[in-house]
Amino acid sequence: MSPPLERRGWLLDLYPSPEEDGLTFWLLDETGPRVRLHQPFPVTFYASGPFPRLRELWRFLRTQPIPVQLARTQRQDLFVGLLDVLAIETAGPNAQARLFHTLTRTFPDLDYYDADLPASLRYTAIHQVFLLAYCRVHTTPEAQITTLELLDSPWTLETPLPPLRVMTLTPTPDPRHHPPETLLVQTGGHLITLPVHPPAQLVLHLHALLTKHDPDLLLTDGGDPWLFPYLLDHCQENNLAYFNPNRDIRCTVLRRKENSYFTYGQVVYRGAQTHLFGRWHIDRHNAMMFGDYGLEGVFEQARVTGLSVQEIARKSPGAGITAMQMLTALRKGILVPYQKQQAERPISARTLIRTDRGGLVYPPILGLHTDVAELDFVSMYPSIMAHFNLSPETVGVGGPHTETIPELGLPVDLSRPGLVPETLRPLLEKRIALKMLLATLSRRDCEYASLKARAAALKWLLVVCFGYLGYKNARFGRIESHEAVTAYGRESLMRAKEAAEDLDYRVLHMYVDGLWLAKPGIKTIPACQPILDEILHRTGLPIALEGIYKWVAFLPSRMDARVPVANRYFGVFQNGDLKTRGIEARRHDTPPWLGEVQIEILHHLARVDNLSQIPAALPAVFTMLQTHLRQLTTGCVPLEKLLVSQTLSRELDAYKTPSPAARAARQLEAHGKPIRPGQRVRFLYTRGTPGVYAWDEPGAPDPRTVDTGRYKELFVRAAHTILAPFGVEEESLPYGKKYGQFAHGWA
DNA sequence: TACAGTCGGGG
DNA sequence: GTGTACGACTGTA
Repeated sequence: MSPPLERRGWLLDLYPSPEEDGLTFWLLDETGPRVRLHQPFPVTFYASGPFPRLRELWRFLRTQPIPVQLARTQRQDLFVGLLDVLAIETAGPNAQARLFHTLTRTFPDLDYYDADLPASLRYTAIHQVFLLAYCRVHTTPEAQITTLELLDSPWTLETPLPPLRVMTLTPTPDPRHHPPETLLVQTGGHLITLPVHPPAQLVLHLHALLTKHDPDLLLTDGGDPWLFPYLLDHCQENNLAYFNPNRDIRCTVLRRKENSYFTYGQVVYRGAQTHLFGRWHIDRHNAMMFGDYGLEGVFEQARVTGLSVQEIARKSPGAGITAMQMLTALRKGILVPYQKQQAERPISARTLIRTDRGGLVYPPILGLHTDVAELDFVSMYPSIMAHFNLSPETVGVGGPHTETIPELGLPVDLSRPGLVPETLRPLLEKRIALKMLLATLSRRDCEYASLKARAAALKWLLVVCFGYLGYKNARFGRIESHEAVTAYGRESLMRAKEAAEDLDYRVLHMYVDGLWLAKPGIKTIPACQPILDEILHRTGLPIALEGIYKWVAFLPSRMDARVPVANRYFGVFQNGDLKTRGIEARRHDTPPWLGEVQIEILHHLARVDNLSQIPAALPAVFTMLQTHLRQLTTGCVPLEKLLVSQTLSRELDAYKTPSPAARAARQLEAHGKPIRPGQRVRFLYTRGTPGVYAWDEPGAPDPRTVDTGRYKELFVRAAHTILAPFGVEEESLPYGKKYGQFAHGWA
């Protein structure tokens, strides 16, 4: 009997075939089987440069063993228009990659286009079919795809996900801190505990489990840096060829090395990676931003970006939005440059100083306020790019239909849609639609968490897009378009402020895309509608009510109590939700004990209906604080709750003065556990020298060495941050000279 | 007091 | 696929 020639299901994986040069596909057939399919996939890339050099390239390519089809043609460059190029077509993605590698060495002076694109991206651009898409496929009896028809869209809100078989692999103890002893395997309702030693046994067991259960997804904790290196190195050293965790056993596992890199002003550590073929491996520890939006968010990003699941799970959203821009370019027939070559046009130093500013900040009016509404522009910068057609190729370009950018005085070409706005528009629309859908649901609805994760995943793609617009090494970036966005941002915020003042609001604070507006008696959502409508009318940008505060406190600088600091505040919304920014509880290096105390104080103060009830609430706060302090001095606070956790920003030898974190890292290094830049180090403050105790050192610390004096100081400081706006002096806090007293008449 | 090192921000 | 922000704040010398 011949196999069915038509199937329906979800596209799980897509990569260059290891043997014949084409693409391999894995389809999760809706009737159950996971099938491997293939399709020839010729790949074309382009070279441009001086005519004599292109001739030499032509002659060179004729001598190469890799067969190519060559053609002189013209293609559209985003910035310079039509370009004479040499089109080089190869039989498949493998040949293209090898040939391009040779050319970058032999003809490094030429410009290359469409030359380094992931196979999944090329396929999505041409055939619209994306990873995780539901589709119908027709094949030959040899499993070659004849047609692959999309029955899905990345922009629909309802996305039935494939019924994945997941195998979870959890080592204990945590491999980040200790060598694991056992591996907990969860699969198909089974729970199996495997000893990690000896490795030969573990390999044997896992091989059997993979064969029996055939999972689509291996979800690990530490699979990238620990489990797979442990298994694969053992197999390599002992020539155990039978173990292959791929579903496609023609392939060998793809391993990438660890690295530390700089992004968003800080060093990030990324461990080694292990990618599989035909099934996915996702390491929950190593997946970038995984904690923020989870698996659902990763799937959402795979569906819209054209990148594969394993890639997007480990990459930043920046890589995702870049991929989306490349998709747009490919579909519009615009060349995707291999290396960014667009030079920044010189602008005068004066213009630079005037325009090289970011968002507008209006310092807050210090202290406690009631009847305050917070309004935020929705995805402000991406909305601006879409609304004003700001794109690297439209900013600074004249034409029949232009608009002048505020502050910069540059024109924007409005006669054709820009590449970046075109990429962003469906993303913005989908995110807003998801948010509207979310607003109709309660948190307990079963789709709520999933929709929320997907909205967050889209949000991150939008957030990072702005950064890439001005990044000089980005493929589609140009600094003027970046400046145009912030200029429109400031202009829009100023218009919003004027609208608020015209409607008799008092502007308490403005921060880039948010406004805090006070008006006596403003208590309900409908009461805020006129100001929202007016701002939308005056700016053209969507703005939403973040919430109405019961009360909100803007905090002063610690250096000088008269000086307000932007974005350091806390408050409670009418529904009881807290919002905090800049205080200790928000910082990742604050010991959990201190953060929890701050939040507990806030919960006490959040219960009141109006400020006059605060004095009555304070005695309970003082009692609570005293209880916590007693727990500290009697050693009842678990040591984990006192841990400071800081990120190392450099190699240990590069420290001029050894910070507490660096001293803790030294201790770990001395025990053979070096910390790489970008990794976190956790430690306790202890008495005497060196003043810190690095967590994860062998053995347990002596609780008596904990520097309780230091923690007491930090405790009082954290409590005072919250209580100061309510008129409580530091001296009135437990063990202060005026303990229990507090000033009246502050309300 | 100077300066070196770390953090936040978006939800 | 990687913004070497920028300003507040803390700890050390």
